[in-house]
Amino acid sequence: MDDHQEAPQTQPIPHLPRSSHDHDHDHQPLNQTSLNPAIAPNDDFDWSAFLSSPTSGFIYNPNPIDNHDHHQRHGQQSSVLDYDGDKGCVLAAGMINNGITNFHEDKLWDKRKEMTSSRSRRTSVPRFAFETRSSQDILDDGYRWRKYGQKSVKNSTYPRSYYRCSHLTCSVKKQVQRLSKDSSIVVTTYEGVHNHPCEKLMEALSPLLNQMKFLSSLG
DNA sequence: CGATTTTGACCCGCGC
DNA sequence: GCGCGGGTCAAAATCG
Repeated sequence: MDDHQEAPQTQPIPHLPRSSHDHDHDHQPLNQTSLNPAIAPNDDFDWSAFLSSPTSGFIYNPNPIDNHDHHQRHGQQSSVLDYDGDKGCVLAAGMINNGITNFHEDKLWDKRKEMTSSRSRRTSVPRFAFETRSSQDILDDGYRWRKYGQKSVKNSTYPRSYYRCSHLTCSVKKQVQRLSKDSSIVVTTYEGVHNHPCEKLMEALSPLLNQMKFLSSLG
């Protein structure tokens, strides 16, 4: 059973269940997982730039996957893209790893483009990918993810992992795959937009916000 | 002991 | 129609 084609346009039901308890399985409440200390924000991350400008340090997906040219244009210029507060889907690049991210473009994209457009064209889910040089497979982007599958990829020595956002009402998915050419590079593909705030980001920012609140109260 | 991962089965679209 | 490749399910295993 698949989720794509029978899924109703209205969220948050991500797919048609195979059985009655299937739906429950997908949305069961999940416990908080522990942080991976190795991929917490590190010294390389430019916090001052991050805080002074909302457009830096963030990656926001401006292009649905079925717009390949658009993607390419952005891909070759920079990893820093406009941050759209309305969409609310942001990723702190610096928090992911060392701030070095490159938009990924190879035939994987063409393949996905076809799949997305043909299978579920009525709901164009924003999807984007980027590369990160990291020894870690799991990159901490501030959200909690539940792994639901792993597949070996053709012409690749490394498998691809499938994750779903652990949040109850959120159906964002991501794929993680290590390049067979350069095993030090991890390709992460995000699909969808989070419909909830990033707890970890809020958590990290709250002391700072409190401090700012306090300072402004001094007049 | 509940949450998460693992892993083989299953589904589906596509090309031949 | 069939096989292949990619994506997902779900029971069992593992983890914390």
